[in-house]
Amino acid sequence: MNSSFQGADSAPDSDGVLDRLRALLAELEKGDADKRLPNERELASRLGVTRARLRKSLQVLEEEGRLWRGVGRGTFIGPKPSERPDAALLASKTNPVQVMRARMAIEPELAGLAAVNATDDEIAQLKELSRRCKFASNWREYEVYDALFHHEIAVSAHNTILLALTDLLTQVRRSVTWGRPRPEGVRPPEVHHSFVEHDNIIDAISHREPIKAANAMRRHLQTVEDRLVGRD
Amino acid sequence: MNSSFQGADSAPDSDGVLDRLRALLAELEKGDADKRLPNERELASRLGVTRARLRKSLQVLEEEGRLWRGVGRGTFIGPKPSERPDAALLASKTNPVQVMRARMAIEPELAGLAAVNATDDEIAQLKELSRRCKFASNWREYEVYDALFHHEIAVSAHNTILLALTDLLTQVRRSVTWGRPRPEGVRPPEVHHSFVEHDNIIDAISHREPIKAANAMRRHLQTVEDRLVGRD
DNA sequence: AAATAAACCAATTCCACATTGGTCATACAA
DNA sequence: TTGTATGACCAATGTGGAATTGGTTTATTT
Repeated sequence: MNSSFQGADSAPDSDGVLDRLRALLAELEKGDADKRLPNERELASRLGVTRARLRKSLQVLEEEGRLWRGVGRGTFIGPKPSERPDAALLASKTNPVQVMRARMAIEPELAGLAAVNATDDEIAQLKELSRRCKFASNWREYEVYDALFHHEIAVSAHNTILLALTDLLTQVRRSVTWGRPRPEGVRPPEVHHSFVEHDNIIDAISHREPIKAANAMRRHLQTVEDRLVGRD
Repeated sequence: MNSSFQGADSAPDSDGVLDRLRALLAELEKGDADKRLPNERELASRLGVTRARLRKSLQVLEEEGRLWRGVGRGTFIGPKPSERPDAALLASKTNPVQVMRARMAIEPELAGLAAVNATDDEIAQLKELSRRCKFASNWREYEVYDALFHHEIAVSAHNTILLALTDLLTQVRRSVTWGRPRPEGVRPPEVHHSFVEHDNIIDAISHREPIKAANAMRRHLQTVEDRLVGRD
């Protein structure tokens, strides 16, 4: 806990810089002020040491997770906040199977929650979106309404976090074209497996049966995945 | 589908603006060029109509989801991309129960995947983190390593998407202080429920038993939730 | 050699200004 | 009066250059 303890290979804290920094951190952590430290040049001169010395101590504290530094940003107290997820970037690091795993984990839960929390208006909206899927005049339009359908279920679940997660997922899917492209100008068939599956989900939700809703969603995602992998 | 269809309350497309815009959209959608339209002032003068007229047609197309507009940004083809999630903002719109629901949906799945995909190095890392949880000298340190433990499980699952989702979740939890603050300078007890639960998870993973791992994670999260709600 | 000082680099912020969709008020025409 | 055109104004966003900042290298000094 005390800087008098020295790692086997690290230099001794001859000037007490580490200690003084720890004191400064403890000071700033108490106050609810901003968690930003002065920049290295000023801090070094203020402590009367060279920048190189200061940086050694800062590195120690950073490895301890008590502060983090960023080029062009500054030095801040606390662990480094992870960056906000970027759909396009995520899509480039992933594959359809992983995304389906994620959907399989989240969306059945959402369907179950929707069966409990959905308002009548939301259920009506779900039916309307399902209808528009059926009457879509081309695949592009179908996919728009299908995405809206799944989004509306997430809304109906009334769980902000899960809603944000599914939106991120659809954004990832939208930022790349996985699977074979659907022919332009061709209508979805009269009987598409998704139609009856969507209706099953809606039925379970409108009858307030969470387990059934979750299972219906699971089956729907399963057939989607089968089609994606090429088993249709 | 044609603009000759007129909503009951909407104005007629006397100048054919809507039709000409639809044609322009169809044109731009084919080419792989940028999906940006000229700004309203220029587009209006180019079509020889007033800006107000143009905006009426643009509103129709926006409601159809064929384009979206943003102040200071411009007008673009396609549905409006949802914004990147911001942890702090999300935290202000949620509550601990919703977050636990989300963790309950994701983390058991992750534990199961980790049981299949984790490397030996990752399992060793998990054991190390669990050890550090036990020997933490205060609650703050414990929570750091606990977060790292759950993060490492997500890494071991080798699913980029689910990893991103859980990181977002922990970021949300970190950006607010839910529950009662832990007393400063107090060690976690010798026997904390998390210790044995962490070990159960690690055992299942290292023995490559996905179902057991998922269930162990479920039980762990359940006790965490119980403590959060105040049932410990 | 080792420590110090200074210069340099690249990522980021900051600030002033232009751009852009959204809104409102006035003038004008039917 | 009613509706439309015109223009001004607003707030959010983009843009580009200068300043800031952590990271790295080089030269100098001890």
